[in-house]
Amino acid sequence: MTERSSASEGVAGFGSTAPPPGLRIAILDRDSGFLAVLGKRLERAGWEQRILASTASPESLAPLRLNAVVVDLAVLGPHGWDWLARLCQALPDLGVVVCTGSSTVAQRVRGLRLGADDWLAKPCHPEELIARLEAVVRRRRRMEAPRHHQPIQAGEVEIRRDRYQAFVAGHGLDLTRREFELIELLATSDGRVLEREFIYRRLWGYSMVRGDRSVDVFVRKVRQKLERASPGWRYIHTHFGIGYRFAAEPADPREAAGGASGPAPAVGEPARLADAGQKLELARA
Amino acid sequence: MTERSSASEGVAGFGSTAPPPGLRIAILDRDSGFLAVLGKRLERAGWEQRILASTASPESLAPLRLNAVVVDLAVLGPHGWDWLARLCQALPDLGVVVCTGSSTVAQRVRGLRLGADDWLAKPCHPEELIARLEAVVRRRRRMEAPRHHQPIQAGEVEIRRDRYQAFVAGHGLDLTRREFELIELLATSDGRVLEREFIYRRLWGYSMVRGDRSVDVFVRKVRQKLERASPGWRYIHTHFGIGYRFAAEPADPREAAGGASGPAPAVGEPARLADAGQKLELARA
DNA sequence: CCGTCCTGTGAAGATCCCGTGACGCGGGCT
DNA sequence: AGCCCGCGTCACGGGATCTTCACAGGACGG
Repeated sequence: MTERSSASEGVAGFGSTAPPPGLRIAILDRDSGFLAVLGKRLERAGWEQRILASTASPESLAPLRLNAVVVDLAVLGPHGWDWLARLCQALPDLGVVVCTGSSTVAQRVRGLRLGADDWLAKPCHPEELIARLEAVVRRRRRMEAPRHHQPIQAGEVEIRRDRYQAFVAGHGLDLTRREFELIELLATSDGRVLEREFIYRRLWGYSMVRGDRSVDVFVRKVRQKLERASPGWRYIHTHFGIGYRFAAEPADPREAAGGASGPAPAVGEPARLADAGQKLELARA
Repeated sequence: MTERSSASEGVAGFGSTAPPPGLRIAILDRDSGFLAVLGKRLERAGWEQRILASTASPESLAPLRLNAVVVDLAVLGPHGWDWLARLCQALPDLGVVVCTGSSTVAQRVRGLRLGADDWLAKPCHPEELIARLEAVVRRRRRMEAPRHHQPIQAGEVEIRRDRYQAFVAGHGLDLTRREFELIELLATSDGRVLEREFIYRRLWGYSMVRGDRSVDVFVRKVRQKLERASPGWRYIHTHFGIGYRFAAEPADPREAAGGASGPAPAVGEPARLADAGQKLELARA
């Protein structure tokens, strides 16, 4: 009942096979032969690909949630440098490989300094381009590798990736796509404090502008739904001036009275994740 | 003797505030001319460099705490591939750039697949190698951010960067952001005396105006919280007219000496602190 | 021993940050 | 086309945090 068919649509066929988490690549080029060969090879590797129009703005790539981009600067003409700079600034986590015709050292250095991760001269062998793309996104994959697709249990809540939904006692929380992505990101971070900027980059895909409160708003929405479904537990903790941390902790109002040196409600299982919120103990004198 | 880093990294718009300190690079090559030119250029950029013998084993690089390595596979002869594979496996966080003579596509692909981050053909322009090194390190840094920085242990206190918090016996100290930044800076400086001006610049990002007592106030706050959570230890020591120094020391030496079985300050010693990665130089105005 | 400078301390005011409710926009579905 | 829903923005208010100030105790130099 709480399932949203529309929400899961965009990510449906993504994690079908466990070992290789398919990567998303976009290519901005004009050479149809190159595109054909590369496309076939990418498909064989199980990567999702997308051909970009030469008019695509760097900012428009954000919603595509790409892992890497291959771009021929020549296609962009004189605006290429500006395009590249804007791309690397707006999407700092994106892998950028420039694959273009002849170039000077100065040009290559300029491109790399602007934020490109690699620069390959055309004509190039598709296999080498693939290998360089892999090298560019390698670290990211390694970091995301430990993400098992198994459900996450914390306190009373169960987060199931396969359903794109969180449950409490079998009852769905009715989380929207972004809300789920947020709670999933927080929950898989194993109790670490995530900075707003980091959260924003992961969920929105591009740099956060100062004053943007989107993360806060979604944290509130998730908190509301968690509170409604699982009162008596606190899950998302605010770290003032930094960001948020996920840890299932029983809400124990008695703590507020203070005095006791050893609070430690110790509710069993959450003890691992929860390190007893620093907010509760240590009342000020 | 001023702060290194200078303006070497033009990587603006980078979320993190702290400018990257000097990088550590090692080079495994035999071409003396190449080494000389590259060395001069690296020095100008403020990077620490080190020439490796061709007999250096991949594992022996670990204690050097390098950011990246430049290697000419030709120097290693037939063992080059194995060497590269072992290096990339042993130090997955190390940036590896192969810079070698003519090569085939298959060789380049093989090298990249083994874990190399980039492959550059010799002869190459030093500037391009530098730019590619920067790109590799930049990419590595990006992914490093959310990593588990290993915690710092000193006396009874444990400083966890992933939580922006310090703990004593599992209990958080409830440090605010600035307080944490201060204790972290002091603790990672491992026993060195840090001038107020230096501390201020690192935490506030700009020069301190004369008469500003902010550093003192925050030192007091951190001391209070440390004292409350870990009485019996002194952590932050004042150096009159200079600044502060962090070192975990038992509060009362006589107590420690008298009670054989008592507190048993079998301290892990601040020795463990030494691994605190980047060196923080003592800078003066 | 004394004057001067430096640091420790407490508190008050200023500042910044976060939680919250409401609103408008745009896309998908009926 | 009209409606519903998810999403991003805005303004407001309450707190948490930071900065500043004044005073007191201690250190240093002569």
